[in-house]
Formats: sequence, structure tokens, C-alpha cells
Amino acid sequence: MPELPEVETVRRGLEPAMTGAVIASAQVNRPDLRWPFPPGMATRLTGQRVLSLRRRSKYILADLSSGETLLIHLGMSGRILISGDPLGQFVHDHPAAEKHDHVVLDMVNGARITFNDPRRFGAMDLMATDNAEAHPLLAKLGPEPLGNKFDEPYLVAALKDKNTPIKSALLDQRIVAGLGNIYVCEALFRAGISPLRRAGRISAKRVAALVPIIRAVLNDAILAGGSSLRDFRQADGELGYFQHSFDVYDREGAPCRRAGCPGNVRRVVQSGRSSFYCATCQR
DNA sequence: AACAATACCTGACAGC
DNA sequence: TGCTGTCAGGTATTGT
Repeated sequence: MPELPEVETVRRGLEPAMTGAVIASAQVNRPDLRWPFPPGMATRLTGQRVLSLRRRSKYILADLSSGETLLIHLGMSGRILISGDPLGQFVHDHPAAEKHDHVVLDMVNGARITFNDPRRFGAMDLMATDNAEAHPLLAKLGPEPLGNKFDEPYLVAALKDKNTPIKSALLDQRIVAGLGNIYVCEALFRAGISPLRRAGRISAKRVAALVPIIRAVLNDAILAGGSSLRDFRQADGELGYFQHSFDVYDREGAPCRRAGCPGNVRRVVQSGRSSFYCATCQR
């Protein structure tokens, strides 16, 4: 479930098993995901200590003791599962391997990290840590929506001359990095802005109001993702499931949730993606 | 240059 | 049951 909040949830879930831990072995079950894996990936991972786990947009970055960084992207359908018992408190067996388990990392601490991705839109790559930001997948990304560089003046300037619908503009990772279809729909609902409106024709005041709304939507989602992590620990080790009640996403035909609004949620397609919104209170 | 459509894959689900 | 069609949270590439 990979938009920014889901990726951050996965990153946080991986930290206790991976940060400071050494990769005992890496099993790579196919030559590629969306693109070929880097040459010798298993060898380059084996024996390395994970110094830190970072996130940039929807990418997880694991800095290794070798001076390389492992980039992980979940695509549309990627999942990462932790099994085993890195803290040594319980005895856990690893679950049976499943279809689409493409990469498996066994850590010296006993944890197993399994990357499963049916559609294979995900990616993994290795690059020098000190030049990671130059990676083609990272180089053109805009500011982090939860970071300091994403503020009201920035977004007003970034959208000022945009002729494209605000929905498409917010999905553009060069403008802001990490928003996906769900959270753009949700943020526009909270802001009362129609996804169909041209970005450059929204008043600066309303654009500025979007900034704290985007942050709040993402933070709410990260908090909800965190709560699903606790379920995972009680259950079978599955990580990254995100449960949240959406105001508009996937609620076509349902009543608008804004207090007193008589409208219903509509679905329209914009640049090939579904947009959900209430035409009554989003203008 | 800007923007829209397409392609990459598999699986889930609705309707027949 | 099993077929067909549609849709899916992302993003690079191709086309206009």
C-alpha cells in the first residue's frame, strides 16, 4: 500500500529488525522487478551492516557499511514482511515462501525481510551513498511534503502558472514528492477544492491553505499505519497494511461526509487516474 | 515545454 | 465453474 504514509510505516517497521543489523545472506529469486537488479546485488548486500534506514518520497534507502545505499521502491503492489525474532524474546518460525517473494534478506539477528510484489512495478537498486541524491529516480523529486522546504510560498509559486488540473499537479512528484492518488483526493476534499480546477487559477490563499492540510492528511495516515503495525506484531508478521477511513477515496456514490453537505461523492478520470470528490462542496 | 496517454505486470472482482 | 472485461495505491516513456 505504498504512498508516502505506507512507505514510512514500512520503514518504521523495518527499523528494529534492520538498523544496525548485519545482512547474513541475500536471496534474489529473479533477475528483475520493473528493471534489472544491479549486478551482483546479492553479493553486494551480503555481510553489510545497515547503518540507517531513510525515506525519500516513496523510496526506502538503506545505507550500508560498504558505502553503498540500497534503494527500495514498492511500486503499486509491493509488500515487505518481517518474520523471525530480532529481539530474541520469542521463538518464531519463518512462514513458508509465497509466490512473488522476489528478494529475501536473512539478518544475523534472526530476522527475515521478505520483499513480495505480484505486479513487479517495484524496484531495487544500489548506488554510492555519497551520491545517492543523484540517482535517476531521486534527482528530480520535489520537496518532502512533511519537510521544511514545502511551505506556503513554495507551493503558491510552484502552482502559479500551471495550467494542469490541481489533481494532476499534486500527483507530479517534481512539485511535491510522495503524494499519490488517495492522499491527493483526501487533501483536496479537506481543502474544499475541486480536483478539476486548474492549478494556476486557485487563489494564493486557498493554495496556501493546502499546505497544512496535506501535512495533516499524511500525518493522520502515518498514525493510522502505526496502529496497524501493532496488529502485525500480534499476528503473522505482515507489515505495511494501512487501515483508514477515507472521506472520498473509493466512496463513489456515497454521501459527502462534510457536515451539512447534501452532496454525493463522484468519480471522474483524470490523466488515467480516478478522482473522487464532492462537486457540491469542492469548487 | 507542457501535458495526456500508454506501457509495464498480476490479481481481484463483477457480470454473464 | 469459467470466461471476459475492468480496475488497482506508481512512474518512465511515448505521443500530441
